[in-house]
Amino acid sequence: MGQGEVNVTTPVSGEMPGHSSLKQQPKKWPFDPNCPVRDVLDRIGDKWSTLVLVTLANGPHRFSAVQRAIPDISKRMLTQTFRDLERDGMIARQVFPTKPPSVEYRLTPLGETILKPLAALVRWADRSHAAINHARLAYDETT
Amino acid sequence: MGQGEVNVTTPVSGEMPGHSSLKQQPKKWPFDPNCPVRDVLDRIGDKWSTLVLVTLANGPHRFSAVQRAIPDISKRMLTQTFRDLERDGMIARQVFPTKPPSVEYRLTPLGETILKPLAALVRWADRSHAAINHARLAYDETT
DNA sequence: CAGAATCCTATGAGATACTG
DNA sequence: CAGTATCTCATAGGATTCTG
Repeated sequence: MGQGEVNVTTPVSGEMPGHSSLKQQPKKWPFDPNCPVRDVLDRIGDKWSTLVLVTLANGPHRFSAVQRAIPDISKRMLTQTFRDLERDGMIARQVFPTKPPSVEYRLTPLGETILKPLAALVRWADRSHAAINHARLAYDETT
Repeated sequence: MGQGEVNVTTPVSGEMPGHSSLKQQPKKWPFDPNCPVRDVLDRIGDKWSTLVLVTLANGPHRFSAVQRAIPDISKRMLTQTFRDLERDGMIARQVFPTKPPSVEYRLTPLGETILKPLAALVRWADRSHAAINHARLAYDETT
């Protein structure tokens, strides 16, 4: 998830524009590698974005405040996560030109819209982690 | 996300068991690195798990069927994703001892429970990808 | 067909030091 | 304080080959 650029794993090999596929996908959706949903999902899937988003759900935070809230993130990763989220329009950055500079990050309206689906997933994780741990133990025993 | 083992980034440095913290978290939850929710979220965050889960939501699939549904996954990664999901109790594996062996994967009851929160997120991604792309273009221009 | 075994590279991400 | 710049290492993950 570097600086940007595309993400195409498969160069969309075949599919000349000419025989525009009369019966291409009979049933559901075999996932297109450059499907926009996958593109977006990959982002929430990274190690830190969701943590940052949930932190900012409690209101604007300064750089160091977020770092305190997520103790094991490095400055390097926090900076990059902020940039990626800002690029995606999920958070906004505001600089206060004080003596030691101070920067505040806050959710944008778009960013706020992800909180509900995200919270649903967090609740699921919270309800399920016991069952998952149990399954893991059982699995590891039989192996 | 190798074979297992722990994932502790920070060794939970301080916090001797003795002064059991009278005022430890004044407000919300500064994220504990080995919080179970994070552990679970990290898994759904990997590149392939969610795709596999959503594929199996349409019913049991064989190995090669899933591979056709997700064209750009390698056998290596598909095998590993299957194993991780099985270990977590999200999917079940059933072997049919036919001449060329055939293996079917299906969601467990636990695995089914993640579909709703997951679908909510997919719907969010679907509704938002246009706004996100727009934000990215705007961002890249001013940079 | 459904994997297991190897090999190899791209990159995610920590640690550290420097700067306006 | 809020970053940027390097260096470095671990590992996610692709390509290829082999097997029951």
